[in-house]
Amino acid sequence: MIKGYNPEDKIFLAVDCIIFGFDDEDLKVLLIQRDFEPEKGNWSLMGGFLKQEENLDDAATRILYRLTGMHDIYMEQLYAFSEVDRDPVARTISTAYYAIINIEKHNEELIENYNAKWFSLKEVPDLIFDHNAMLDKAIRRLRRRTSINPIGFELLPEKFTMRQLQKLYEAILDKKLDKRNFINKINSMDILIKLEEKDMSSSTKGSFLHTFDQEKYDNKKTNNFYLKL
Amino acid sequence: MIKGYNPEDKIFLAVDCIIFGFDDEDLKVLLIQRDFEPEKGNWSLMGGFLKQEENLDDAATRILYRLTGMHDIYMEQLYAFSEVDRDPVARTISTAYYAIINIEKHNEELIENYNAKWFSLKEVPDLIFDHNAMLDKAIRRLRRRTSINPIGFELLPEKFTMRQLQKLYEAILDKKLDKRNFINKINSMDILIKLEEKDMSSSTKGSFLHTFDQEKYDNKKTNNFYLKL
DNA sequence: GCAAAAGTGTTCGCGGTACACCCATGA
DNA sequence: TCATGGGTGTACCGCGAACACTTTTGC
Repeated sequence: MIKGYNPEDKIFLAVDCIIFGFDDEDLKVLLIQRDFEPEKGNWSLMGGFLKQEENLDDAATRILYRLTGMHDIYMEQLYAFSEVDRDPVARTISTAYYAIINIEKHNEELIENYNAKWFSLKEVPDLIFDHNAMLDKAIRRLRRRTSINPIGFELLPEKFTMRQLQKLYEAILDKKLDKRNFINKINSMDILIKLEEKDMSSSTKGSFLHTFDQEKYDNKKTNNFYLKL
Repeated sequence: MIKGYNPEDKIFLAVDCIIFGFDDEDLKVLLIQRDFEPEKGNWSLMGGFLKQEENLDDAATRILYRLTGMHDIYMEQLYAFSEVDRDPVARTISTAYYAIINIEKHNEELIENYNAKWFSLKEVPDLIFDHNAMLDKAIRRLRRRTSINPIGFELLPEKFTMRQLQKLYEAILDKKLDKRNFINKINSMDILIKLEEKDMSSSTKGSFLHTFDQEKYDNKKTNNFYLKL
């Protein structure tokens, strides 16, 4: 035995992912229907076990890819859940990650394979184990995070209207925002480019599309700012 | 084998604690000198392995007690560090916790047993493994947290002067604050009780001692506020 | 011509910040 | 009497919040 290293009994190491998406109306979370016992048929976060040769970020990336078919997903470690009896089958510690994706870009086929479904935050069912607690914590973190980093944008398509952006923030923060104040604040962040192009689907008048100034955006993503909404 | 549960090779689970204290001048961190290989004699955070019958919070509490002799320490899970080769001896995932304690209350004897020592944040040596990264993350978290919850007070003795409190916040935030503005903001939080008593040690005139209104304090601790300093 | 969404500026109040002088006391 | 730290109030500015009307165009 190595001095100082006293292995305890087996503890399993899992990673569970809270995957957020946005559909122009609601903030949604992607859940899968568990296809094995215990709790077979019940809703759950997408998860998996940590492999010997990967770190937790790697595992989360792998799990996200398996369900969405997407790479380069914005993702952040949330918290390690470790109650002794959180998983009735075996002692398992799960490190939760939350991810935010552009809902249009995921792979529909994979989602069907996993019996996965998008749920509005207000309609999330009872989940297995402590997954509801994970989700709650993820929502709170996401809210705080969007006030410091412009990560909310990851949820939108490449070109989007100001109204879409506003609805997104309203969905994340779960409150109504004033149209004029919102636009002023976003503009003061100076990371958007207004395009000539209009989106005509939402109204007769049409609404200008915007996109990111990638360079300025990357800057803000590292050098925090404060966006009070 | 249980369906869905594929045990991987052994991965050790550790908890490391970043312990902050304050000595009226500097914010300090408690480090121990490692007494076994590898890295014997080098400085390290206090840590230990997770036991089968406890969760991570329990383990952190136990580890904190072992070094300080203190119960009821303010403590928060920070992050799970999981790089495959972070510990050269064996694959180990360490969940870091940070704790803040009243530096006067810890048990000197225990600290000597562990060859532990308080280091000012500016004089922290190279630590083993990824412990410097853990410390950095803890400092950043502590800074953010003190803007939202009045946890900074945990670092002070029961009775303290406004100047002590100000110096504490200056140490945490690593910047000078204006005396009058600071007092106004703290008073607007409405959680302190000004005592009749004065502390005569710091000046000829003496300076009024304060203490917490425990009830109001507990309130604020749960219902976040924002303290802009 | 009307319905439906887009776009656009101004005013008000509060909170943050900057700033300087007198006080009490022990040495 | 002087040196040291303690205690106190005000004025300005900028940011956040509230708020309403005009424009465009398809039906």
